[in-house]
Amino acid sequence: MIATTYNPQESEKKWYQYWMKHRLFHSEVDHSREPYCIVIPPPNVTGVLHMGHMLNNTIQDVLVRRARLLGKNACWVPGTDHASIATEAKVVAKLKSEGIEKRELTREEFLRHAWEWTEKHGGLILQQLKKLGASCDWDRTAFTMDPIRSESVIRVFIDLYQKGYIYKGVRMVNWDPSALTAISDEEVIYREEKSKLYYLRYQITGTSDYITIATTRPETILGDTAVCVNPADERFKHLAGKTCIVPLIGREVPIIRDEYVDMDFGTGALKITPAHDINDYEIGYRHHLETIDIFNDDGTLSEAAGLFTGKDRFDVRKEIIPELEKAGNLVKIEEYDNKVGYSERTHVAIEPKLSMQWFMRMKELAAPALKAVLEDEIILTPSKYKNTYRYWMENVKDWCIGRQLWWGHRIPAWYLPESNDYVVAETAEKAAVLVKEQYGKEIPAALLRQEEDCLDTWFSSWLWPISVFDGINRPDNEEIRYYYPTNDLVSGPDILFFWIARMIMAGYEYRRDKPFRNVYLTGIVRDKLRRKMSKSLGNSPEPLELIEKYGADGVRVGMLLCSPAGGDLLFDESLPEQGRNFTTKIWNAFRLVQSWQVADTGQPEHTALALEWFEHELNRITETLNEQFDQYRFSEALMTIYMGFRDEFSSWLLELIKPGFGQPIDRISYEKIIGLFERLLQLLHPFMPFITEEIWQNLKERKEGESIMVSRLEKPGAYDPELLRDFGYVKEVIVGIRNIRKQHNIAFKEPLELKVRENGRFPAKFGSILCKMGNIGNIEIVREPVKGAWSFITDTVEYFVPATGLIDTGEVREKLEEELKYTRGFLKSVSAKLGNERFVKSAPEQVVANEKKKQADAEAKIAALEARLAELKTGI
RNA sequence: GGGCGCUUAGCUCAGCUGGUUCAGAGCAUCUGGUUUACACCCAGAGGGUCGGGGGUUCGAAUCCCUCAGCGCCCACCA
Repeated sequence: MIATTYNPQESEKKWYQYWMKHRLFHSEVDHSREPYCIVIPPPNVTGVLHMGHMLNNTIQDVLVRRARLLGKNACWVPGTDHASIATEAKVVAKLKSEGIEKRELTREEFLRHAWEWTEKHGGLILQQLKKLGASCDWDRTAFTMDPIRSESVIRVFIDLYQKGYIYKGVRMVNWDPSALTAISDEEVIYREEKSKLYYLRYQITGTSDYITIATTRPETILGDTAVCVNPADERFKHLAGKTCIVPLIGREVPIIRDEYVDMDFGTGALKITPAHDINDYEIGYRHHLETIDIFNDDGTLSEAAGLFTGKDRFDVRKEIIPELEKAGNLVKIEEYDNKVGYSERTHVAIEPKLSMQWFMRMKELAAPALKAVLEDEIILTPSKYKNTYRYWMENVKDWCIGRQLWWGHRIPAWYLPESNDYVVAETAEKAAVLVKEQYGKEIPAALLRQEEDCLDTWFSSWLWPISVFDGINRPDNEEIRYYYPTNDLVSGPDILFFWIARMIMAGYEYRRDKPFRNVYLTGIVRDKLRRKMSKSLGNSPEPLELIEKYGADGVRVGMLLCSPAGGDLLFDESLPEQGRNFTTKIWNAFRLVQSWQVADTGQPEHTALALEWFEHELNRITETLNEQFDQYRFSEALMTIYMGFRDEFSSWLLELIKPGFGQPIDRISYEKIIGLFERLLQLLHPFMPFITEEIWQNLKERKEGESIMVSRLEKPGAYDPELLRDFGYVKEVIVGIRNIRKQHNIAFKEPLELKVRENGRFPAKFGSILCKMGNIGNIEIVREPVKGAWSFITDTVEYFVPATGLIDTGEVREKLEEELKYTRGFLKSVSAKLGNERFVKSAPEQVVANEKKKQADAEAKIAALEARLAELKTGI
């Protein structure tokens, strides 16, 4: 006996194993079939699944499974990212908890710990994806730091260096004082904050005069090397060429003039700290100012600060104020909102810092990548991102690719002993050869020092669509030629610049072609209050617990039900619950069909008709679904099949053909219904892989190794709109009958007589359907109104049910009058339109013809209604 | 400060290049219901002056302007 409710846990385990056993996710080059490929946005190797991943990967799986059903050679490549800074931070923290400081370790020792950590926690997220039903080709699992990907990264670095794109230079960079590394501009997140604006006065040298400046960072005065005013500012004309004294440390600094200074802000005077602010740095550069770096790498004050050495920058900010006040330099403090940059990874405030870093020139690489998107060679969905992308690409800045980290790809640059001269090469040996060529020096490989810095994580992920097929190291291999360019990329918009834009650049640089045709950018998963889901807020459900509770199919449906194209997804548990309910619904439909006895009896008329109707209906549904998929409207596509299954298939078709009590169903209908059910399951499968497989396997005899996953989804046939419309009309009549039953408390069990006052609009063809669904014993066509009957009108056709109780003509009349009023209004507006010469003249012919038809219809309807009302008045 | 987008039923959203009285769907709500698949269900119902104002047009949820509110991205104003 089949269980009353579907058991997702058991089914999911069973079928996932089955798919794996028969290698149904696996794809190989096969020129007889069209490839369909998605590369996964590689999650952090030590990460755990969160709701964002759930959404993202559900969408990818839907796409891949659909492509598979359409007969394409579908390949979804999974993998993980080493996540340089994030993983290193985790390892450092873990070591710290064991009493080990990173700086006590050698690079090799630290990397051993990091690999250990990676092997222990790594790939867990991929296991979690399996629970979701992800049909990745696991044989292809890649890692950004495995040998192939590492080799690719080094090769690309060297290549770009040789092409002149990569250079080393001293620049103001974003320094993360917690991770102790530079980070790229994209990794800085600015947040609006309530802070304070401190007004400080600097004594003019040799006078008792002062110049007052305003700053949000009073601790940086220790690094001041000038005060700057606008040259046009009359207020400071008299100070030209003078110097002033930096409070507390007593340094004498010049008062300089630069157009940069905004006369209207603060006091119009700006203190200049070239080492700790990008603008100050530029001003300092123009005016040849001294640069005093008052911070250590970890954000504490350095020897150079002169005061507070060793104390944290934020402590100093607090402590310096009383000092300044005591010294008489504090003028006032104002409340002030400003933006502070934070490290995306470690969440500490970024310190602008001058340092020697590796950069990559982006302008040339960006050009073809920009063009591809502007010319729709690559389509971004939603398209609003096209603008964002364009703006970023047109203003792209050089990429700081070096990181002062150990966990990552070590930059293959080799320094000559005791020198800043270097060469770039894969190995020390090759480097030694280059050293000889370039510097004319014979230096043993062992004496060359490799660069300590490693590369930004994104420097490996930007190659992902190529490197997963080893297309960097072996550009001519069959796989890259077959699978590249990939088809769809599904990702969050937060990494549009980090990753997507750069992949496009790498694609054109290394394959002369786009990495993917379509980019679908998902929304962000939020809670009902629109707050981003996060651990710290505690508002994020545990994905695996959701799967446990509602089943993977239920959760997948829940994720997609409310994710409008690219919009944010407001998640709450009622969604997977709705998904779970839907699985139960499907399950029960299966149970019903399964319970039928089959016999070689004749096919009842209404059954044949119903099946014919549904076939057309299903074709219509399929067509709609295809259109929605083409536009990446997953929510709507799911809704289409959801309603198709629940309303049309379950509530109408199954109810219609359901054999009576203890009766068998005829074989022809049964087989037909099984076929239709199968088609529905195929359409549902991308969304709900497990339950559809479970039922598909049990619907018919299947051979070992067969699967709905690789069954062929046939192209839908045409449908007859007239047939669908007529059937829709019949449904309305049935609703009318149901209403009569409800109003008069007549149980469905009691058969009714129906009389139709035919006026040429009644689709008599469907009489048997009416009888079945309305439990109508007999339909009689009449010409005159029926006395002593309840009645209703559906599109001018009047229906009568002989009354078994009181007839409330008042109510009937009320309804008729209401309809009459509405129709008259309708006619009025239509006639007004047609009476308007300008309308008739300027509207398209089609529209006018349409209006005329509406007018005629309305007139006919009004006549019918009026006639009927007149009859009622005379008591008929 | 610049750019982009949004505002339609209690909630989340569809409504494409103006044209059925066009105002829609799902969820939620309400009312019925032990019909032999399903209460994780079935059958019905109510609910919106399409953010405000102005304009273009024969005709505007749809196009234009403006105001208000919200969101996102970018930007070095201390």
